[in-house]
Amino acid sequence: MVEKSNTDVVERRRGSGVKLVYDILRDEILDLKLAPGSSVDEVLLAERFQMSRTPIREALVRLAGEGLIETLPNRSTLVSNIDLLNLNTYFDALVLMYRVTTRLAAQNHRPDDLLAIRELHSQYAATVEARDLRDMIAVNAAFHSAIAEAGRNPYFTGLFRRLLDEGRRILRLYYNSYDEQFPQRFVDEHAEIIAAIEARDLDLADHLGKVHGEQIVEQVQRMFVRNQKLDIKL
Amino acid sequence: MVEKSNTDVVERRRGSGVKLVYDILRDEILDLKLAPGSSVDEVLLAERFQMSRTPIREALVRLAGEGLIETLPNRSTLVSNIDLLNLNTYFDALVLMYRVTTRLAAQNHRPDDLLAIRELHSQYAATVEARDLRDMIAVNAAFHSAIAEAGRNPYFTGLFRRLLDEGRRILRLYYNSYDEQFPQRFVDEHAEIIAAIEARDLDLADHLGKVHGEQIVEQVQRMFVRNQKLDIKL
DNA sequence: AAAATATTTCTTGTCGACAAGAAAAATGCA
DNA sequence: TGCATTTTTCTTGTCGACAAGAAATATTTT
Repeated sequence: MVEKSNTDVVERRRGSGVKLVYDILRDEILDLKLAPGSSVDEVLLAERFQMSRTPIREALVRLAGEGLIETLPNRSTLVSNIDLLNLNTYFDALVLMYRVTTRLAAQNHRPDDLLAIRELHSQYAATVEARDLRDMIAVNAAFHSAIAEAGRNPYFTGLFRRLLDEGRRILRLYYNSYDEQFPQRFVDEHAEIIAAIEARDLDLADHLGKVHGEQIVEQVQRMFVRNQKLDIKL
Repeated sequence: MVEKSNTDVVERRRGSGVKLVYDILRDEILDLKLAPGSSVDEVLLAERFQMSRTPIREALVRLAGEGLIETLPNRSTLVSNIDLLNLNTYFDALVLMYRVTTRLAAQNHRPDDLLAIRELHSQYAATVEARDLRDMIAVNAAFHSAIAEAGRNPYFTGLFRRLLDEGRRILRLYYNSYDEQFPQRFVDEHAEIIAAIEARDLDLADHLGKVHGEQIVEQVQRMFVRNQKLDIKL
């Protein structure tokens, strides 16, 4: 499982425990530190985080609400599996949300938003430079999440966040083979998107969002097929 | 508050309590039986449902996850307010989801789906006939939810469900004055939508979904303005 | 030895009690 | 009386313990 110091926190403020556990488990799930299908034991977590099962349970209920874990009644709770059979529905939703959020960002962004977006853009470039895959994926999600935020539609932002989260798992799953050309291309596309948003060119932003999304989809599909072939060989 | 027999259930199967409380509270919130902003007391609920606070709390955490209630740390939990200032973002999302789900239903539906949709369609017609406002709103949401289901994209279905839920509250809020022409028109539009889905005419389904959505939006906006004026007079 | 049955184990679900934090009420002080 | 301070009250947050359900193991029976 996960080898960690067994005392993540010692002294805590009332009410903060749930958020702590929720945040850590969520990250571990999305980074595949907790494998899909692996079991999540309340008692073990209670020991690890030095608290009773009650706040642990609350964190798990929230994670279940977002579909990151699944509860088998009276038996066990598992990290949700990645649904590879229905990737196409995932891609449909992802591309549409790329379009919509980028378009709305071009329409509704304010000066501060661009600052935050640019900051994450350069962070992303840095992770590409450092060839740090895990951070690259996480920061990329944060970058697009910031764009969605600038679009100021909480309904779209909420769905998009979930999709980006799931994307973190999918990308980690298939990104064993580090592809040289892929990340740098994305840095450039990100720059174009920022420019379109700043220029308040709705249609261009929409279009670039679409292209960017389809780019990623195609990339993942290629990796998917490649891995499929490897699986068959085994 | 709500006057109800204080013993909703007596003998229960382990694990079923949370779902029971969740379902009942959710319905009461969406039907405005629980007013936005009103407080939700864990102890009172525990007494009402004859169980300890633990399962009550779990139900509340889930409701909070869907934004139906809000928790003020260490103080109280309230039924979420309806955000009338940002109705336009709500409408944006709603119309887009009307389009997308109807289009996908035309593309992906199976025979059984049409059965379910038709059943809800006639149920809706019946509620219009009976002039039962509360049921009309709830069944209308169920009808469109079934269409989304037939589209087989859980990401879109999930968001659309939330939007339809929120719509139940908004409609109940403004639908004091029962408007004759409105519901019958919707029955007809529903029939057209079903036909487009069955014919697998994606573009027509998309278009009808859009028109239908905009129809509702316009209606609500009219009611909104009317009520605004009334408010000013008071 | 195989199948049916009983027992144990393991994990979740529920409970009642207590602690902490914040607001409301009461008290003291000018 | 008006304001600051203390006390009380009220609700949520956390805990440890126990019960229930299901799977795994052991036992019995044929």
